[in-house]
Amino acid sequence: MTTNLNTFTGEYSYTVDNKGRVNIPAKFRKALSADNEEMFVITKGMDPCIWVYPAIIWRNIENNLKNLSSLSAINRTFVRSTVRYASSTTYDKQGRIQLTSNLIDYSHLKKKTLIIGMVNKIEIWNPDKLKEIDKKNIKIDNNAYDELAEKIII
Amino acid sequence: MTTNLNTFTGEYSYTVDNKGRVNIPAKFRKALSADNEEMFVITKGMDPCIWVYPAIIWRNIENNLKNLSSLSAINRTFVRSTVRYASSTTYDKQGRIQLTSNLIDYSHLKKKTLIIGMVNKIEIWNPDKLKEIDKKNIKIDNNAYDELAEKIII
DNA sequence: ATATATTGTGGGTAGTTGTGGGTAAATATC
DNA sequence: GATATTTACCCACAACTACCCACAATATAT
Repeated sequence: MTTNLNTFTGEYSYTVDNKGRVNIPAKFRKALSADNEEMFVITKGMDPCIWVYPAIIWRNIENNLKNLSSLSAINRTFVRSTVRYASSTTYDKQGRIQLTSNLIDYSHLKKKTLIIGMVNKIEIWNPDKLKEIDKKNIKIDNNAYDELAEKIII
Repeated sequence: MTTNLNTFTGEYSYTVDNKGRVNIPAKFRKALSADNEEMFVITKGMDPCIWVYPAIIWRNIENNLKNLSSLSAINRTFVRSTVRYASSTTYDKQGRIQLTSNLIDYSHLKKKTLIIGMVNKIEIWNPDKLKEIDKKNIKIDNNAYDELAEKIII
């Protein structure tokens, strides 16, 4: 069975242990292509969660950032905020990655976590925080949603 | 005569066993094109049921989602809500797929299930739940049907 | 009508996976 | 330079899952 490489879907519940380690779901590890050499890049998400990229996908993002001219203040801010909290980590023999306290604080992680496949990246959430956000998003602009749904037939 | 590949019609009754496995009707397995490698993707339906896609159909959805920039909050919400409950599974030697407890809860599946071909995907229902929904839908707005009639010739 | 193949349902077992903690090396602090 | 703190790597074990086999019921072929 060949799953789509570097593509992640589904939702999994795990715990952050007292050392700040969290498991990468076995399915996600299997979906990771070999040229990543078991390495992820973790960084701040745009929502209050942690984003986890396969290393080679992240490299691609870096290359795109290189092409943004530093003449523009917005570009500089964007590059800075994107790269600033990024760090790469390989998962250990048990399949866990080590989070940084910076990111744990930012995403309000306690013991329980929800790990969500977001196609080309992974999100790590505090389940309660996600519920909050979900509630807000129910009131999201329906027109915008419908527009998207028309582009992508599910 | 060969049936239309990756196209499913008809209604079948099966049971979910105590491990959460359910049979894919033999006819559906035969309709699945070889490049799926016996793999389906299961996810939350928009009704209280489980949607089952042939893997390659789902992969197409994934590829479309990959092109949505995460800079937009709406995009992030849309991607998350679409893939969050999706997971891929191959059917076992006996032709069964393993459901997740998440999806079993969501669709209120007990022992009995109704499996319905929905052309390009498959639905798994709790028969009682479907009856409820059907009752409500009898009162469907006839105008809505008329609108459809303009799009589809049956 | 009988034999054969296919299909649906149940359960056992070995291997995998998730979680905790221990120890030694590396780094930081005093 | 000695001590404290963090980090990296290792092992242990319970819980879960994938895979295998069994068998009854149904469908198909002879």
